[in-house]
Amino acid sequence: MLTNSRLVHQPHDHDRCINAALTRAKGLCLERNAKLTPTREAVLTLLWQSHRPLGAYQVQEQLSKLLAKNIAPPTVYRAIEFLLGLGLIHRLPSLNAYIGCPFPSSHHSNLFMICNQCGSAAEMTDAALNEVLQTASDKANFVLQSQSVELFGRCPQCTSSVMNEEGSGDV
Amino acid sequence: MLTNSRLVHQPHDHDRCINAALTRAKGLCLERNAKLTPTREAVLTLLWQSHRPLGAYQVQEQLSKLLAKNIAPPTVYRAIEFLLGLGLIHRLPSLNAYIGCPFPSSHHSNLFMICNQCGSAAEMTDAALNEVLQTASDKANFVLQSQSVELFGRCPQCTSSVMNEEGSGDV
DNA sequence: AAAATTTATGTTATATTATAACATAACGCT
DNA sequence: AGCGTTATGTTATAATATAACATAAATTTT
Repeated sequence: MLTNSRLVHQPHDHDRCINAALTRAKGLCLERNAKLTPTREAVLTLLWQSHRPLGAYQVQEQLSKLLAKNIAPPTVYRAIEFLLGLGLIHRLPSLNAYIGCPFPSSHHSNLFMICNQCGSAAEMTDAALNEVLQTASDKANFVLQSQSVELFGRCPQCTSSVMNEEGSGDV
Repeated sequence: MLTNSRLVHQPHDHDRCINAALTRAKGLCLERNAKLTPTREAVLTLLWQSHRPLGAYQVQEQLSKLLAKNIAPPTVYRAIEFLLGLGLIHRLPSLNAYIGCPFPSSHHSNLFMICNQCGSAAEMTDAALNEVLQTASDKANFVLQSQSVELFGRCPQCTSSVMNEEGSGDV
């Protein structure tokens, strides 16, 4: 079982997350003979600014600021497409948002735990989950090719703050 | 384990599906003291026309035809919202589409098997899946509130036709 | 190194999905 | 019948995503 949930749900040196992600990305690109252009690298970095998924237009806004010029949507979506293709980021369909993948190239099928309060999203791979899904598919004679598993609820941090503040509303 | 996968993936008397869905809907509305107005009933029926999810604008188009007058998006989205609220339909986030629920009021957390070729979507509940997801959440101290599980692949029907035609492409 | 080819980005326009805000109509109650 | 509530109509627009074509940058070929 692979997960970044400890990191996501606890204070930590986030620069290390970002640096590690960039290092992995560079390695993977080298390996696959893909080019991590400045635009693509910038988008990846933006998607790693926090453990919260970002919408394409949030990326656009921040990218425009970063590069000090107006970036149009296609540029953002192209970078996203490239990064998705390499497995460096994921799309969270229920949020229309994108987030950096903490273990690309691990050839995993993943699960996200998305906090309804703070918006953080932790990724996890789980062999038991894959088994269950495979079994269910088999039962129905369904040839499983890919999957999207999103869990919604409260992350540990928000759960403890709710205990104190009581009754604070979800996003 | 509750599922409609047999029905979805095999020829069947679909009118029975539609009628059953309407009957269930009426019963549920009675029970909950909710009103299944003509518009709402029409939208539900449209979402039951096949075992394929429909986008809101597909519904709009068909509803406009059905009622022989132009229906604006808000009307459709309101009906959808109402039906979602009662659990009579589901939203498939990765498709931005909606589909009738074969077992509303069963208080289930569901899984969809979506065929990449024909677009059909079968629903299934699976206690083992829920356990695994609960366990994973617990491990991360994540308070699970809801979930979205979408599987993509080939339905049995499309799998057998592929065997014959060979190499036909996915949607 | 110049030409040719491929790959990436820029630019403009538009498609698709969804909601806000306010107006009108239908319903349910007393 | 009058009143409040609920549902629908209407117009406009927000938010997400892609098509189509132009330019530029990098890579390969000659």
